Amino acid sequence: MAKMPVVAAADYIDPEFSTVVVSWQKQHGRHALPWQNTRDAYRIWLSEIMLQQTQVAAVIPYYQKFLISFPDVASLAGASAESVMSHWSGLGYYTRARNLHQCAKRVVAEHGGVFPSDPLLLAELPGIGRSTAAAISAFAYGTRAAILDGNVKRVFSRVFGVEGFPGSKPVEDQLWLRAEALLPQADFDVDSAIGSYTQGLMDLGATLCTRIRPDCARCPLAYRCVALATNRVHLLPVRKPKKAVPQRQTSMLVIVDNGQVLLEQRPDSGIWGGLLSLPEVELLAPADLDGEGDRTIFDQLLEQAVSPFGVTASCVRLMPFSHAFTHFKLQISPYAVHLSQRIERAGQDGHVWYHTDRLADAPLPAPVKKLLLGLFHSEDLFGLA
DNA sequence: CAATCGTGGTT
DNA sequence: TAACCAAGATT
Repeated sequence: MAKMPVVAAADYIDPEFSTVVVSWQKQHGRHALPWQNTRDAYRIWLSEIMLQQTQVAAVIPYYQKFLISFPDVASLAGASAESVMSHWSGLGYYTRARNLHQCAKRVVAEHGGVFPSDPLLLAELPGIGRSTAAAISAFAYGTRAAILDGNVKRVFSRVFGVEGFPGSKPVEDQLWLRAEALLPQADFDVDSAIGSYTQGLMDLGATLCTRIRPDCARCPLAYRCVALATNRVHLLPVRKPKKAVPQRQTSMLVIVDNGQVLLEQRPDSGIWGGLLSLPEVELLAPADLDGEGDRTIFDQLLEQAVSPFGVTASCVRLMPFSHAFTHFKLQISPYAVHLSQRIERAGQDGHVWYHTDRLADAPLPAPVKKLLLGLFHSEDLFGLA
């Protein structure tokens, strides 16, 4: 087994690298994204959180809506959790939304409403890791700090011919060393260079050094790209080792009564954490429902789920559909239940009757919102309205 | 530290 | 259709 070469950050110092990136960014990089051309740390922070594991095109409308409702950190800190979750509904990774809200509150309470400029302080706030802290600090305050996101990992892996999966601990450690060493030199005019450098790395990864079909002909680093020189651009970065995605199954109840639908608060941890969703029942596979003997079991489970909220008048099986997550696939079998009588509950144990004409603004998972809007806003296909 | 946590676009 | 994954953080 060959020993890992002992490498210090100093060994990676290479002033030409940042010079090339900065120059290219100023000429050919992106300059009109909604969160650019500002040094408002709040806006930069908001965009960086939204952009975690999420593509630019998906973020833009959410970013715009957020800014209208929450123009500054104080307004976000003062908002209700439900309002924040509603605004985030559909963007995914909902822990980000709850951390965002918590972070806003802490910036107001602990930092006088001003985001710290020190990346180490930023990284202590919820939802802000090492890379995001560096990005915020660089863009908002001109701090010399290194990012290491998916774009940078891809660019570095190719330019330097880095072998090994970039998500693994040893490879990522090595990439962090490079990221620190390749920053514009401290004696440079860092404040003016670090923003272009950081944005340049992101722009290279997003517009030229893409995962597939990279445009090496236009790349300013092509002259020194190890992957290109050795014809391994398509092989780097090394793919994540794949594994089979498990299949899960659930049934959702669309319990409707008097123009309202029953929704259930999900726990903060786990999938769709902190959102409202439909009550779920462990039911039989849809195919099983055609069997005679299963009818009783079905009715029992249905009654058990519905009875706390009312008396079932009818139950109709809706079209089952599938929803794919990153790490598993979920088969959803929805049922529409009408009540002949509703049982009002004072305690409200995490359940709420939601007006069907307000569902568009509800904090729901994307597939659930799609299902419900399809039911209640498309010519009343199921007689539910 | 490997697993967890969404969604929509692309191939 | 199924596979892949994008401006990562958290546990």
